[in-house]
Amino acid sequence: MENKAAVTVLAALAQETRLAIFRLLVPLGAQGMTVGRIGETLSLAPATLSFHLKELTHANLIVARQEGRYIHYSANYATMSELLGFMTENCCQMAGDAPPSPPACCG
Amino acid sequence: MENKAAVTVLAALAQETRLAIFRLLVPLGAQGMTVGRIGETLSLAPATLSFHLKELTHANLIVARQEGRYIHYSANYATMSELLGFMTENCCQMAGDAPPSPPACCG
DNA sequence: TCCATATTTCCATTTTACTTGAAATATTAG
DNA sequence: CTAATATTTCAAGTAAAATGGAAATATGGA
Repeated sequence: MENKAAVTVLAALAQETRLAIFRLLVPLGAQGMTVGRIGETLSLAPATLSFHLKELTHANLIVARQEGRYIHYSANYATMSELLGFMTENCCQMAGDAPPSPPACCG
Repeated sequence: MENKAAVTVLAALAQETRLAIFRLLVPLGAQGMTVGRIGETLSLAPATLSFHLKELTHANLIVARQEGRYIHYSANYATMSELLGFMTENCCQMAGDAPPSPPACCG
C-alpha cells in the first residue's frame, strides 16, 4: 500500500459514523447487512448513510452485494490487513536506524 | 483506546502532510527533528507546519522537547501502538462469531 | 539590554466534508 | 404493466479543515 492509498483508507475510518458502520460490519463476515438495517441500527438518514457507504466503498473497506431488492454491505478484511501492514512497516522500519529503544508496536 | 480517541488519531494521520511529518519522525527516534528542519524538508510554510504539528500533538502522536532555542518533535510510539491494538482487536473480535473465514489480519 | 532567529498565534480566505429533503433510479411482487 | 419498496443521486446549506501572510512571543547570544 502506498502513502496516498493509506491516506484514503485512514480518512475513511477517521469519522465516527463510518467507523461505526465498519465496526458493525466486521463481525458479520461476508454476509454483511442490508443498507436499511444499517440505517436502522445506527439511526442514519438514507442520504447520509449512502454518502458514507460510498466513502467506505471508495476506500475499498467495504463491498456491496445485491440480493433480491436489497443490497448487503460487508467488510473487506484485505484492505484492513493492508493498512495494518503499512502502519506496522512504518512503525518498525526505524529499528534499522539508531533509535534509543525499539517501539512497542514492533513486539 | 476508545472509539473517540481512535477517530482522533486516525484523523490526525488521514492527511498527506501530517502523515508525511509523522513518517519523517518515526525513524528518528526520541531525538526527533526541529520545526525548522521539518519545514525545510517538506517545504511547508511556518504557519501551516505549526497547525499540523498542533494537530499531531493533540492526537498524542508526536511530542515536543525544547532544546536551546529550537523545539524538537519526535514520534510517540505508544500512541501508534495503541492504535494498532485497537484496529487489530476490532479486526479479530469477529473470529468469535460466525464468519465464513478468519480475516487475514488475524494471522 | 538589544538583536537575531525560531516558533506560534491571529486572521482572513479558500477548500473540503457532512447533512438532509426531495427527486430519481432500480428491483421485485402482484 | 403498475405499485411498492430499497437505495442512490441531486442540490443546497452548514460546519469544519487547511493554507499562508503578518504580527506576536520566546529564547539565546552579543
